Formats: sequence, structure tokens, C-alpha cells
Amino acid sequence: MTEKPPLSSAGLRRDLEILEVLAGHGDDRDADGFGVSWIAERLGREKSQVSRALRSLELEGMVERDPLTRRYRLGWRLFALAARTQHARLVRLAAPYVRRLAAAFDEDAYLCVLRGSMVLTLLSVPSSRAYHRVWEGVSVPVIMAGAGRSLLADWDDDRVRELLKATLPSGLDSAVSSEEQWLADIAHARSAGYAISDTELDDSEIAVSAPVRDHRGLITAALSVSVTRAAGRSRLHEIGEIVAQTAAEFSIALGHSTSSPRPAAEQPRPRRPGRPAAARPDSRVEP
Amino acid sequence: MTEKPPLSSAGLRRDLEILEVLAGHGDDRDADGFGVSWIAERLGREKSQVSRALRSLELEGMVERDPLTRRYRLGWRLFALAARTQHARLVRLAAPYVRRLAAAFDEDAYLCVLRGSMVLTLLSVPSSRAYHRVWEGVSVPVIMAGAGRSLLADWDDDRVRELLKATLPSGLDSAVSSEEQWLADIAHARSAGYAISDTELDDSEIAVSAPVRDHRGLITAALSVSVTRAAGRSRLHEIGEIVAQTAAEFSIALGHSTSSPRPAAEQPRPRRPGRPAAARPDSRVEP
DNA sequence: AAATGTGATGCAGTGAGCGCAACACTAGTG
DNA sequence: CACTAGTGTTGCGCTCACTGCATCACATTT
Repeated sequence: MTEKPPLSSAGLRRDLEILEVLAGHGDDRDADGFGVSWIAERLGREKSQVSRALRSLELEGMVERDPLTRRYRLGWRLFALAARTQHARLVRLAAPYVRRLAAAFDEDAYLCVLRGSMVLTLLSVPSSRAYHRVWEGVSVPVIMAGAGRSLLADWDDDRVRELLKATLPSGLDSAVSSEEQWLADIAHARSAGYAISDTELDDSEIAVSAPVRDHRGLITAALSVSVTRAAGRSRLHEIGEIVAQTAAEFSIALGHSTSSPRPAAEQPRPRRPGRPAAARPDSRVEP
Repeated sequence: MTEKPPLSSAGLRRDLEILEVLAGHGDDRDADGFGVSWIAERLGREKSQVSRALRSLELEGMVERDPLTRRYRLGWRLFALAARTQHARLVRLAAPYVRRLAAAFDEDAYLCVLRGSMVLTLLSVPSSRAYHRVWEGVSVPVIMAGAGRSLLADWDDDRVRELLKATLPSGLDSAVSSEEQWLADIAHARSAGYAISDTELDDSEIAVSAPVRDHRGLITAALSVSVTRAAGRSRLHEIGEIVAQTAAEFSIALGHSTSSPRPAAEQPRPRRPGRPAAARPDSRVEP
């Protein structure tokens, strides 16, 4: 028999093996679930064991069973657990990538999300040079935001037109002329993976952004770099490629697509906290 | 000892309790994770037990630990598994429609499913205005959910009564009076294709929802819009028509045949597996 | 009807997880 | 600087819950 590394809990390992089997090959068409016997054979375990484990998993909502075919599928609780932490997770995990972008070009870098028709900046890392406007927590209409094109990359043209029309107070000035430009930019963002927005808030600023996708494949945020220096103007597309690449890496870290775990590079283990500086375990919750 | 009435696996229950704690309250700002002692106290379990369980969970990738603060958070594997849920697929497909609704009325729009007697919100798209409470992954009793009426539209009256009685803690207050109202609303949802729920969680919110049907014709989800602005109050039925129309389009995208009337003819898979016609456990497997 | 598959269940033995305690460690405290 | 108070980890008996084999109930195919 093959030796099982005994470091992990046996029950946990068994349950996760089962879940992994139920996850199947991802988007495979055999999404109607799997039977007990097949799973047992697939794992080389006892039917009874798998049957009992699945019953427990179902009781907890980790899997659910089609009452007709008696086959099991992944359950709602997995989704509920993951969905709740998605937002907090976003900001926390984004920091390294935003910093990397800011450092790479020595320009201001941002993390933005879409809130209705407004673009909310969640995180901003300034360049080494002066005047950095703090945008964190500030909402800007999507048309005026540099990251807007990336955030809308998944939208179909009609919706974008509606949004643009609704956001602009009245059909005036350059709106009509820029609408087609917007759609073109969005199409470019969709294909190339990054968007370049010229003359938004400020004529002196050009924003290069790229969409970030979460574990569901939806665009949940955008990374953005505002190119202010003349040096960058000549290589916007080069910058765009890098931003897109960074956004892609970030997306994978969020669980996008069928990405491999990425073993999380060995940490330098710097220091261990004894007593936490600020006692936070006070948020009272009644069980 | 504390009572252990459930017949579920003890280890699994413990692990899920831990994960649930790590998930936090969702929108909470406590994204930097939780320590072992705090989790143990929160759960009323032994520190050692929690420590060992977390190590196993980390080994499996279900949680990850900040090497600096030594605090735990949910890990990549949970998100990877969640992405393979059929709920994730539903969300992916629903996103454009939910966005369209949110944009059309500039109100919060949701995608909800029924889980037992609870309504689980899978996707929420906020309006451009104000602050938006993140409901994704949160379950609410069916009576208190705006989309509840749409999700129950196919149920016969007796079962609805049962569910309402079972969900309400005791036969009290407006329950009896609203029961008939519920049945009327459901009947309306059945015939008109949309439901209007008044005074649910909040007196200031009115939810307009419509059922979504899958390829079998069964109601698997509901689209919902929460009307908060006074402007919308006067045209709830007009909004309802649009929500119903959107839900119908989405249903078609899910494979719902428009021709199939109501009773959801059993066509694809009415049989229960005795012996599988074609043995499918042939896909070679490499761990 | 039998045959062959499905998933569920009873039961005895044993191995794994539980709890208590002591441990190593760090950061505040006087 | 020792002291204290907090952190998280580990050693080790004891017990219980899980394993595995068997059989069972049920459904589909022949």
C-alpha cells in the first residue's frame, strides 16, 4: 500500500479528496454529479466510508444531492464561504501587486472597483514623486475614471451605452463622439487585456488599467496606473502589457480559472508576535 | 460535556465551524485574519484542538496563515472549490442580467437561490447611490427575503403554508394575516411572472423579483431588484414586467425551452440508476 | 424471474482525536 | 531586566468514533 503522509488529519484529507472529485474537471459537462460507488472506486476507498462521509458533508451543506439521481455535487456552503470574504480578500491581496506597479513605473497605482455607475478607488500607492492625491474611498463617475474601461470590459455594448447615457447629465458636448471611442477601448481591453484612457479627469493624465477577475471569472476590480511623465507616453502599450500581466497574476491569486495553487513561496519568518499590540478580540458575538 | 446530538462527523463539524469563523461577518473589516486563541474561545473549544485542526487545514490549503502575524484566513483551495460549484456557473451566466437590472433602475439588484427555508444571495450589484451592504453569501429566512415569493412560485399552497409555519418561530403577530397575502403574492408571481414584496426587512424597501427557470423548467433562482427610491414606488408593476422579462431571457440562456408550458415535462433524466448503461468510471485518473 | 448494479447499515476491533498540562516564545510592564 | 501576560505548539494517556467487512434494501436490466 502507498503510504499516506500522516501529517494531516485523516478525515479532513478524505473529505477534501471527495470534494476534489466532485469538483471534477471544472467546467466539464458531467456536472450532474457523481455516485457513491464511482467516487469510492476513484479514490480507492470503501463505499461505506464514502457514503457516510458524503452524508455528513451533505448535512453540513458542503455537498448536495440530486434527490432523483442520488448523485452528489458541490454544495452551496462552499460558495457562501468564499463569497463572503471576497471583498476583504480583494484589498488585502491586491496590495503587493499595486505596489509592484507603482514601483515599476514610479507612477501612482490604484485598485478600483465598480459600484453602480461609479468607480471607487480602494487602494492607492503613490509614486516616489510628490503630489499624490489620495483617492482611496473616493467615488468617481465611470466615464471619468481611468479604470472605467477595464471594469466594463465584460459588459456588452448596449449596456455600456446605457450607462454612459445615464451618467452623462445630458446629451451634450463630446459625449456622442467619445461613446464609440469608449466601445472601441472596451473591446481592446477585452482582447488585449488592458485599456488606455486618455484625457479623463485631467489632460495631463493618462491611465493604463487592466481588469481583475475573481474565482467566478467576473471582473471585480481593476488595476490602474496613471502615467503622468512624458517618458511614459511613448510606451503606453508596453506599460499596458505589464499591467495586464500583473492583473492576470492577481486574478490567479484570487482563484481565477483553473489555476494551480502556487505553493506560496517560502516565507522569511521574520518575527513572532507575543502579545498583540492592539487587543482586537472584543467584537462581541453571541454564538 | 456539551450535547452532541448531530450525527455528522465531529471533525468535519469542527473544521467547518472554524472556517465559518474565519469567514467572519463578510463585510466586516477584520480581513487580517484571526488567531488560534480567539477562535478557540469563540467556539468554546480547546486551543490545542484548534491549533492542530488549523495546521491540517493549512496543509490542505483550506486556510492560509500570515507568516508575520500568525493569523489565519481562508485559503485558495476554498475559492478554487467554490468556483466549481454550479452556483458559480449560475453567477457567471447571470451577471449580465443582474447588471442590466441594476443599471436600468439604478437600484440594487440581486441573484438569489432557495436553500431549504433560507434564501441565499449569490450575486449583488449595487446601485450608483449610497452605501451598499454586501449580501453575497448571506442567507436570510425565506419570509424575510424579497425574492422569496418568486422562489416559491411553483410550490402548491399547502407546502408554502408548511414552510411559513415552520420558519416562523411561533404562530404570532402578522404571520397569520400575511399568510394569505403570501399565497396571493405567489399566485400573482405564477401568473404575472413577477412578485412584489412590501415591508420585508425594512419598511423602506420594496423588492421586485421574478423566478428564473433552468432547462427542466424548474425554478432555480430569482432575480430581484430592491426599490428604495420614491420614484420607483409609483411604477412597481412596470418594473415587475421588466424584471420578469429579464428573468425570462436569462431562463432561456439557461436552456429553458420557451415552448414547454408549465408542468416541466420530465424529459432528460427520469431514471434512477440501477446499473449504469455505459460504465463511465473509465476516465483514467492521475492524482 | 434472476442477475447485477446501486447506496445504506450493523457490528466488533482499534487507531485517532480529545483534553489537560507543560512548553517555547514575544512583547508589553514595573 | 526580570516579571508577567499573552501568544501558539506539543507530549501523552484515555476513550470514543471511525474503519472495514459483511449484509441488507432497492432499482434497473436481461
